Amino acid sequence: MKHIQTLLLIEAVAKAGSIRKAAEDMHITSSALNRRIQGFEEEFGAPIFERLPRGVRLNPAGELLIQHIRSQVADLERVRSQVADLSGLRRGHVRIACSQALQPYFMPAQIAAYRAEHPGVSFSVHVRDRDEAEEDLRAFKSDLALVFEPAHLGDFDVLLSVEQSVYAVMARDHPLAGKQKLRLRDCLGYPHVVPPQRIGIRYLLDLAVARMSQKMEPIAEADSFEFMRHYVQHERAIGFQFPIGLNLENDDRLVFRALAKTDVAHGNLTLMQMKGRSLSVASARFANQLASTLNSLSNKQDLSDPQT
Amino acid sequence: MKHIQTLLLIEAVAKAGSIRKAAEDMHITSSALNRRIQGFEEEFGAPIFERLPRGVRLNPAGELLIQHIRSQVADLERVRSQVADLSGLRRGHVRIACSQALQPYFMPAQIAAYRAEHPGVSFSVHVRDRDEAEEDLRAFKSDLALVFEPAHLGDFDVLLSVEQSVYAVMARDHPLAGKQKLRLRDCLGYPHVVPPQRIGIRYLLDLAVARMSQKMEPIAEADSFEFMRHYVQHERAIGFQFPIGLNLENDDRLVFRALAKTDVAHGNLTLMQMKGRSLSVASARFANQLASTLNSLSNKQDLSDPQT
DNA sequence: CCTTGTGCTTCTTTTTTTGCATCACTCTTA
DNA sequence: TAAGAGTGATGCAAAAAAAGAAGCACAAGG
Repeated sequence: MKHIQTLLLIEAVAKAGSIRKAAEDMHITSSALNRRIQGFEEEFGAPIFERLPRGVRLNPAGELLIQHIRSQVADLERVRSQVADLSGLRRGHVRIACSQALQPYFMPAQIAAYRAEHPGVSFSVHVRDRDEAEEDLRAFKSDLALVFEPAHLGDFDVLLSVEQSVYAVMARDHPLAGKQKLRLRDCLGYPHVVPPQRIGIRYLLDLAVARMSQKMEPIAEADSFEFMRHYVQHERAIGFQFPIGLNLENDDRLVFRALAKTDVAHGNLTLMQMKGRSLSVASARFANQLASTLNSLSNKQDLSDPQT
Repeated sequence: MKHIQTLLLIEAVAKAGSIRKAAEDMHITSSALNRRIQGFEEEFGAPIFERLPRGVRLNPAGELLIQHIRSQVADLERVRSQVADLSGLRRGHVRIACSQALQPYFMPAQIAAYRAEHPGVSFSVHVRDRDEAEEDLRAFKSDLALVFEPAHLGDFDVLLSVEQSVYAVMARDHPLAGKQKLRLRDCLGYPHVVPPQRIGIRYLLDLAVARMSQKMEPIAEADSFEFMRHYVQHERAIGFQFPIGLNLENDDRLVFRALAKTDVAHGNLTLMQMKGRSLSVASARFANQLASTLNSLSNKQDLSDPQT
């Protein structure tokens, strides 16, 4: 798209922090790029970058403009997707930012199911904690975000939000594996592995522990659930995870026990998009599929989980 | 703005219905314009216009695209307004579509009040009935719309909605001028002047009459409230208007009487914008001013009008 | 005090766009 | 039925715009 080339160049400069670096990235000479930016600033009526001794940086006006640019590029992509859709071919690309917990089971299954019906649609999956996911939406780097306990809901449209209780994860031979009803204080009596603070489940655990006399004393803090899953098989430790990230029925090495809502608040798994933005056909349909899957998942849990 | 030149040309062609006519409007030759469009269609990946023997017309893909173009142009204008705003100068332009009833008193007073504080802001006021106003918003020809009884709220964001009762308008020497409490059936017993069906107040009257045994038999149907105001001074006829279009306290020739809500439903005066669109600084502030004025107006009425 | 990296400028070359004339076609009208 | 007036498309040469190459001035860091 030629008419948007200058805008993309501006974005590249903003990202590189230097005209010369951006020129190299975009495979043109710095003099050409420099002139385009000067030309744009002139017809725009205001400078976009502040010139520093070591390069350039967006000024406030530039920040406003870059937001416009990203939104326009994304919207043009939406139009092209809709056009492709009405001409018959179900093509498109979906970019989704989602929590780590969804990587092993949920997202692969969902994407496979969607692609079974629409083979022309491709996906980008970005593993992001809740803050990063929101940042991705704001910068139009993702179309959708599916994360636990999002922080700043104001800037986004919430397409769906379902509750997930926190589960304790342990080896089959763990002393607590026999107990059907598990309390958080029982878990904290054993060595435990928790994620860092930016992860949603840790946020819920911190809230819960703050009301208790016991303290959290993790033997390991890891931002990989994969690490946690494997670690609890070495030492008799306890980890924590949402059920959507677990193979609840068919795991032959681990045992999972839900913690009561009275002990640890449920997590809100939330599907969001940038406020007011129109999604491409593929993204909108995929969002619908996610929503209906999560809804029926949530209903099933309610039935089988009388604690809720 | 050079980078949207092609987009503006496309819009011009869509409007003119012919490449040659549009070329003349935009002061270029038809061959140049023709090739720009062909070039755009090629990189866009699909035709935008269908070629007819007498010219061109947007195809469905083109309709999608033109909507994107208009939104992009409007959004760029918003960015420039915000940039102008943060660089100190309070400049800008506000385009508002509004009902005829607001022309004599309300809008002039509001705009004057706003310009007293922000002299750099200019205005375009478009008199539109409710359907036309919505069309203006959709085509990004107006930033705001303030109309009675809008029809399709789905596509718009409602910033505010206040009720206005319907008033009967008559000369001071009209037989009904003495009655404090006026019923609709009394009015219909006298010659009456009503607006055509596309006007909100007529819609309310039609609804009311449909529940009655009496029928509406207007001696004149006029789309100008100005006509109505003057006509009722010639013959002893009755007109109808919302109070916001009347000089309730200081009119020495006419008498106004509110009709009870039980007779005629109140009209909803609604301030709207295009769904999800960000307004320019000037438009957003003016919308805020309108909202607060209308709110206090509505509260005042509630106090003085126990029928509500 | 030199080196390195920056944005910017000038001059020349290359690429893109435009204008003109013309073609092929359709519908209207005499 | 034939002429005329409208349409979009196209080939070619001229004009305009953009890009490339080289170098300048400036500031920071060793």
